[in-house]
Amino acid sequence: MVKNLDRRKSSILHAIIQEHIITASPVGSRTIAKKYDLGVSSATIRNEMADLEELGYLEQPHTSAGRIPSDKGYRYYVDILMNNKGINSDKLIKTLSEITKAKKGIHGIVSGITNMLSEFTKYATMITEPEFKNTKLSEVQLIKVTNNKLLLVMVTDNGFVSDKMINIQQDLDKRKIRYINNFLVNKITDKNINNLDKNYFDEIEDELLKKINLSQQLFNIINKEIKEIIDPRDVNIYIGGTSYILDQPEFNDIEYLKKVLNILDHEDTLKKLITAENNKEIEVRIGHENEMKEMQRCSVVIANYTIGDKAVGKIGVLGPTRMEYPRVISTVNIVSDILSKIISEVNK
Amino acid sequence: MVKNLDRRKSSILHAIIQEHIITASPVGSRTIAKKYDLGVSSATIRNEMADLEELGYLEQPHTSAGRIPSDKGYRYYVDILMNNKGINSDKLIKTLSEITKAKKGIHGIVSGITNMLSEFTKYATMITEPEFKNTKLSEVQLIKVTNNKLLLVMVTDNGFVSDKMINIQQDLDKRKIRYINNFLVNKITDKNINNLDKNYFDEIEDELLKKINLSQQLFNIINKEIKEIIDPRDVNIYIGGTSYILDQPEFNDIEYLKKVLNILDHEDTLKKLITAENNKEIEVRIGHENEMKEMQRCSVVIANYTIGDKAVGKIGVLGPTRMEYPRVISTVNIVSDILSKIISEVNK
DNA sequence: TTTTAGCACTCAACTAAATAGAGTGCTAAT
DNA sequence: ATTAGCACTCTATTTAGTTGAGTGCTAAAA
Repeated sequence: MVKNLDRRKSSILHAIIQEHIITASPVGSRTIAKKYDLGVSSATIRNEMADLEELGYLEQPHTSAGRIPSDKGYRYYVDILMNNKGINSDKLIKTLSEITKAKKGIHGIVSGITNMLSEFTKYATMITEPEFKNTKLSEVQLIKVTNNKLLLVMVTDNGFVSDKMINIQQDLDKRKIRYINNFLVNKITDKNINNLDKNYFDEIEDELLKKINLSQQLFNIINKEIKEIIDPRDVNIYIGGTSYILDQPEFNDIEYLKKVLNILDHEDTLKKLITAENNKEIEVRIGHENEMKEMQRCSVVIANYTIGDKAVGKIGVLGPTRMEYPRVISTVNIVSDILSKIISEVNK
Repeated sequence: MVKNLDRRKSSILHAIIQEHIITASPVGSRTIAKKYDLGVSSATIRNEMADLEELGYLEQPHTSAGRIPSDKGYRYYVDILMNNKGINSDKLIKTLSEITKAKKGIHGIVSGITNMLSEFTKYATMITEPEFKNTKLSEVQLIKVTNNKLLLVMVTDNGFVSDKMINIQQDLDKRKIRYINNFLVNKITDKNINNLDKNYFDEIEDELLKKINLSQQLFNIINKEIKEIIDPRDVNIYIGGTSYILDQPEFNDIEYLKKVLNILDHEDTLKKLITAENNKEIEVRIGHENEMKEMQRCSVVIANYTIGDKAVGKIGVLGPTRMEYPRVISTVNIVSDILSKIISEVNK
């Protein structure tokens, strides 16, 4: 799809992008000639820059300014040019393990890592709470809270807990509750959650309704709540480092800044922002590649983190299109790896 | 402490503050004379304004500008001048009850109300998750997760759930766990949480250690986790409406905006910001009354919400000192009342 | 054919000066 | 005690002028 540029054009584009990422200003031919030892004069570079502009890799804010990379230019940089040699990960790994030790429970871990990621990248970051695909339920407990409330607690084999309060109309005595509880334990623990699909629930339902005098309505509620835990519609999302956005000169425009912050303020738009394919390890969305038009001057780096082979959550970093891609991408890679390990192994 | 101003000075100060809250600009004598029917000429108002400045209620950005209220001026306004007739609360109450119905669990309710409060006030808002003072534990369940992990689930009589994963070195069989569980149920449920103090735990400890062969270390861990649930060191805090901050012209200064957002970005500073006395129903902190110097161009309205007579959480609204105090205060009052009811009565 | 030196041209950004206008403070009359 | 009137102050806005980074083109050199 993307036609490769010849060697010299590549070098020049590379130099311009690197320079622009540092200075945040349009880059001129003389700067490149002086700072980057390409063995050609500024005039030659000038001609090449005109070509690169015509090909769509560069843009010119106005006639007498230097060039800035276009989204296409950044895309070429990310796909082909940049050297992805990564960062020194020692400190990152150390900090991560400290967080894991200090925090208990999924909330603390995920929000701690979100903040840490933003401190390392100096951009705004977001991480969704994991869904528990590819785990097994190791415990199910139905606790009577009051006459019309049951608490359903489910523990996954990787050590996380989910609970739901269930409103019931029908009063159930403790014995019956214990019976249902045991029934559920038999049916749904120690099985991969992915296999607990609709068909399986239908089977359970039939059996349970036959065996005890449990109203259809009650079963539906319990059923629904279990499914909700296993496959939540509404996943929490954590965000950190919002104020780093203001360090970037492209957000000095208050009106624009407001649009961006407004998106970060609302869970629904935020989730839409870091929607990504589950099967890709890492996804970089540059400028107009973002669906939301308010985000089209931003880039987002999104990674999945996993349990086994299933993506269970997303890690995202948001910055201007002039983002330090190599640093961000390798940081996100490391964090998603480690987070995958943490949530997979909490219990092992 | 605050000496009362005479009637005319009061009216003029009142008019200036109201005008300034609307326009966000320095207010001149002629504007007041024209817009507010005080029955005196601009020259008289001018003289009074000079007096009010000398008394510290007004400030002049520069010689040829109008006046703006000082923190002292706002304080006088909040304590004495403003009419606290409140807002039309119908819509607010309706929205609140919708949130309560739609959301289950404390996270959803508190974060939903935080967002709603910011939408109503158009300022940034924050609400802490409730601590469970003045409730009783209605259920305690110790669930074996693995050989070295127990899950402790506690349900309060107002229907909220807290859980902690406990790492244990000693392997416990199910019977022993059930024994400890029953023991705990007997000892700590159905008692007001406030009475479960250190002495009481010492008693329990003695008894439990005597009766079963439970290592001191294990008891300490369980003990600690129970205390942590009852009196958490680390309370979650929710924040909403950050982007509304940008609507206020006083935050057009990017450097200042960054300082403020930075405070909102970090849980520790955020909590410090809405620290307030537990016994006051509502607290308004104007400008320099805020401890953090980055906040001294802001005002914060803080209310406690309660279970019974105990403050269990805080509601805060953050805006510029030029905040619409009457509207914010009455909104916060209503929300804290309702939130108190919601968390007290979830289960009744 | 490719590269480069040289130069006229462009245009945003900055600077300085001029102008407008909102508002004050004081004085003298009411 | 109040107010009309006016000189004075100071910011904000406008306008004109200047600077300088950077381009694109041309013609010579490699």
